[in-house]
Amino acid sequence: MNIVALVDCNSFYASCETIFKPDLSKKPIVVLSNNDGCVIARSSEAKKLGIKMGIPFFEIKQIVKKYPVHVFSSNYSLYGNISSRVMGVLKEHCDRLEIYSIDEAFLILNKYSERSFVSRAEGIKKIIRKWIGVPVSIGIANNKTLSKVANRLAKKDELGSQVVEIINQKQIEISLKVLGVGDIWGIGARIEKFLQKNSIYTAYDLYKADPRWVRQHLGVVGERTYRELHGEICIPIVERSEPKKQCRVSRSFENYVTSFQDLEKRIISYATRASEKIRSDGLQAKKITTFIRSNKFNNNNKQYHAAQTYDFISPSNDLFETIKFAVKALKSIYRPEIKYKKAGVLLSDLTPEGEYNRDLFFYQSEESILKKIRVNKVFDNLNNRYGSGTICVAKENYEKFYITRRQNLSPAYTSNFDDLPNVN
DNA sequence: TCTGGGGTCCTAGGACCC
DNA sequence: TCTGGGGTCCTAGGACCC
Repeated sequence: MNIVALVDCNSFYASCETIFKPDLSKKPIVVLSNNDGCVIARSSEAKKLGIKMGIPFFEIKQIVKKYPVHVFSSNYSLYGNISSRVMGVLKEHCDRLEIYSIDEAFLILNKYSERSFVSRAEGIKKIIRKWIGVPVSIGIANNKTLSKVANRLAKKDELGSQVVEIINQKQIEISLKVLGVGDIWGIGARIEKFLQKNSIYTAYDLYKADPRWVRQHLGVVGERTYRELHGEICIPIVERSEPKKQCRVSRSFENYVTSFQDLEKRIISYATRASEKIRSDGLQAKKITTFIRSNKFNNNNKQYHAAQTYDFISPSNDLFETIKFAVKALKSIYRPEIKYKKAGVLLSDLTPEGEYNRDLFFYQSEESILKKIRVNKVFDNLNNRYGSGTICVAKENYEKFYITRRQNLSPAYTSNFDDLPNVN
């Protein structure tokens, strides 16, 4: 039997912000999404002030004014950097590791050890705290879903060790009784509502439900969750992540956009970023989609949401071809009377670079293909070396359209020499 | 006045084939 | 007047996750 430990960093983004500003620890901190729109991370002190996850920032401005809440724009290069340090430590302390998200990983622990799982987990926790400065919670169980349950309880144990093990049936049942059904991994808001309508409120209620009823109403996905609650292993640990299948770059705008030219600049910008991303992953796309939409929160304006997908002639990650198709798609869905609030470019059906059939009717000489590849390389090298946006397509205007509002950005402590913290 | 971004998987239904 | 049965593949939309 497997033992799965789920390690989850507490309030990850907020914790990252305090590493280089230790005077902020134990203070209420929030981190905002792009455009400084929503709250996407809160320190536990901020949670206690009643600041909810995902809430629009403007709705908590009063609280921020009243209490000394420290506000940060999201600093993804910092968080990514801290994350890889954490994962590096975890890798040294388990048999197998699945990096599940920027702040979470599933560990398979070797069963044969003199120390208990709990004491090993406590050791891991201490090291991460000391070496990197991030607090973590650890849940230990027989499968992923139950390790998520254990982790949930560990998170609540703020004054204790924040390591929780649920292995035997009694521990499992007690744990499920104190969690709401919506707290279960895989049960989202929609299904939670449906279950509550059917008198299933706690995780334990679902655990006790009729398996046929679960299969019938929640489908195979729900059935897997149900079985995992009962200790079966249905969701495997995936060590080496599969290559990505799609890559999306999209942004909400700070103001309404109506003109085609303005929209086009943004689409070129997103297409550029998306093609850069798949080139750096060694992938190419078969399809490209451009989408645009009005403000879904404002019903006073006319609602409009449209997308257009094209197939590349042959799979591509070429900058100029990507831009060409993205703009072509934009032209086909653009309507001048709409106030747009968000747009994006999606590259999908990704395959490893170089894997394709030549198109019978679209002949390109070897020479011209190689030339395109060289141009893309130069483009990427310049931007990698001197910073994103150093070179861009003339129509794009990088500064203005890719960067969104980030008024409270912390320094790039770990990725820019000029921002290195000083020690006095 | 102000509401993120980027992924995955599953299913139902349509198009098409023999 | 009466019009089959059984597949596959693709896509859009819905649900979920962090």
